[in-house]
Amino acid sequence: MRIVFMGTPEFAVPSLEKLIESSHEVAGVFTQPDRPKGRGNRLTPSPVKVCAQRAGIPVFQPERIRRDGVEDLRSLRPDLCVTAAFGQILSQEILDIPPLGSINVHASLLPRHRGSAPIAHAILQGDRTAGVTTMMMDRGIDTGDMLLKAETEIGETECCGELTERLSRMGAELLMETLRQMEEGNLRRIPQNEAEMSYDPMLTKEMGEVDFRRSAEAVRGQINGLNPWPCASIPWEDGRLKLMRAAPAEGRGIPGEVLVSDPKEGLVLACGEGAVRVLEIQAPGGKRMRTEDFLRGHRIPAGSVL
RNA sequence: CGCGGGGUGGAGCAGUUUGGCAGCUCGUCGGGCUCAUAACCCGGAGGUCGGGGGUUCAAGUCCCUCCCCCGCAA
Repeated sequence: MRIVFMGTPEFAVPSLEKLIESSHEVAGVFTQPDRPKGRGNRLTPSPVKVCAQRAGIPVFQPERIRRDGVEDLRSLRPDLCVTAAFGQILSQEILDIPPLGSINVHASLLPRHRGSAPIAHAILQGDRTAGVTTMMMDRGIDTGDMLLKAETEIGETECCGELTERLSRMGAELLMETLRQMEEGNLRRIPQNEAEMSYDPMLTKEMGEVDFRRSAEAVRGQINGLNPWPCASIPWEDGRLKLMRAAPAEGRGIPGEVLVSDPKEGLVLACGEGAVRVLEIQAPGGKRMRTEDFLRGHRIPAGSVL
């Protein structure tokens, strides 16, 4: 098939790579425009752009594809469009261009976790499993008919970054299987059950503010689910202490109480219900490190309240 | 030239304000204690203080410059 790919971040790269390796023809790639990024505000191409250029595939970066990408897309004459975390909403006009429609690789077990941050929200909400779903795109946001799914367990200390990486590879495999079945003509479309759907908001920095009055389960989800961005954090000495990874722990105390703080025994903090063990931490100006290492150079007295 | 923090034995940090013997919590090596230990006691090794240049009797500390890391903002 002649395919146009649309995607932007790392998550989309494995899917694009699989398409490139496959017998399909990748006629073009749409991705977000280069954005100023990092220190010095350097203009940075998206991971998908880098991948496409390396493969010699034409790249299109309209500010809004609905407005100024339509003719480029039409001229590529795709049989099918494939999207993965593209970051722009497709209009009906665009969806009508490929005769076989548009397939999206979404990083959740739909209909749960629609929206742009499904993986983080799965961890945030304490889900035991996460997954990827391939679906036919329609006018709504992640509302189209589902095609295939793959599921995986969420580790109790797994962070969003790690899960994203795993799901991106699973998504690429699932995409290839979806295309295979599509060509064979035995792909079933499964409508989403609207009663079970959830739509999750984009992540913001405010979500990183830790409230130890919440349950240990919720705090742990917040710490792991918001890593690597925006990260859970608490005020600490002229800055913020980022809590990057957490595990369940025994113990109880007043919310925020330091139950254990020792270079050998680690750091355990009391929550509204239960406690969490903090495994990775980042001080202002410092690198991320194991909490045990952090405690060799910083004093957090046991019994104090954060 | 977007704003700011940082680089000190193997790890994590203090010391820089006010130049004057290289320090802390660990790790590591050797010995001791113990039924035993990530415990405790005794002793030791290990540092071009990110690189280069300058000021000074004397620089981790002050000045210039380069490199690298991190956060914010986008």
